[in-house]
Amino acid sequence: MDDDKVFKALADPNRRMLLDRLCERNGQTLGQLCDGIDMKRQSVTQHLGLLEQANLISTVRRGREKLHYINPVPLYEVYERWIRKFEESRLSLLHDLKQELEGKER
Amino acid sequence: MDDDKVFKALADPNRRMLLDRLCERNGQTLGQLCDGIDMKRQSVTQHLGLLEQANLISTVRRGREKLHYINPVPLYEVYERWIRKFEESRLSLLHDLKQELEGKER
DNA sequence: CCAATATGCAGGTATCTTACTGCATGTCAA
DNA sequence: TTGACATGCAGTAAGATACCTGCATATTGG
Repeated sequence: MDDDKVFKALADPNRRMLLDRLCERNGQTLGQLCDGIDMKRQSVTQHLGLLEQANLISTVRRGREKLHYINPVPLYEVYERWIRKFEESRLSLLHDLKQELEGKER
Repeated sequence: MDDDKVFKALADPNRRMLLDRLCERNGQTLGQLCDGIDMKRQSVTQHLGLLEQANLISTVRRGREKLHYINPVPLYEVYERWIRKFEESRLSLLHDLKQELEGKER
């Protein structure tokens, strides 16, 4: 997995919105994803392209349509690599901070 | 929490590296964080500033030094809001995709 | 106090990002 | 086949980002 592409893909609110909409209803076409959005189709295409490069979505051609599906695997890997790591050390980190501050007072 | 700031802060590899180093040893000064990095101190300051705005780190002044501590809370909120959501629907998403493809064949 | 150290702030520039317009290609249905 | 529809691709301008240099400020130890 390319960490960087995943994080960069998630860094844009429009792209997160697209993921949200796909989570509501999976397998939407480009046209459907453009509905009710204040953005040109071509821009949406660009965003979807970045999401696909980050492997956050997969696409399937069906005739002249292109269906978009979420792929949650990279998100899980981000969780494993980043979130869980810091989560586990939460208590000890706060403990460090407390010690440091107390050390200063003495 | 400001979703956007957190994601944007995590979108840069240098900032993720800084978080990593703080995870190794919490409470480092700016100078320590600059050690062994091919980047000017002022650039590191900028990155740390973004991380602090995203509430991913907290700082404490101690005399002329500034100590940096990780704050894992926003990461956990990102997990709650983003990762878990997609993780839960993983199986059903693949199921949708399968059905869609089968539907096409008929 | 003074020199060394640690950090802050201003600004400049090259690059990346985002959204756009315009046109091209491919597919369906009558 | 042809017109309508769905998407692809190229080029561009405005804005954001990342890194730098140069100088200013604040703290410590002797």
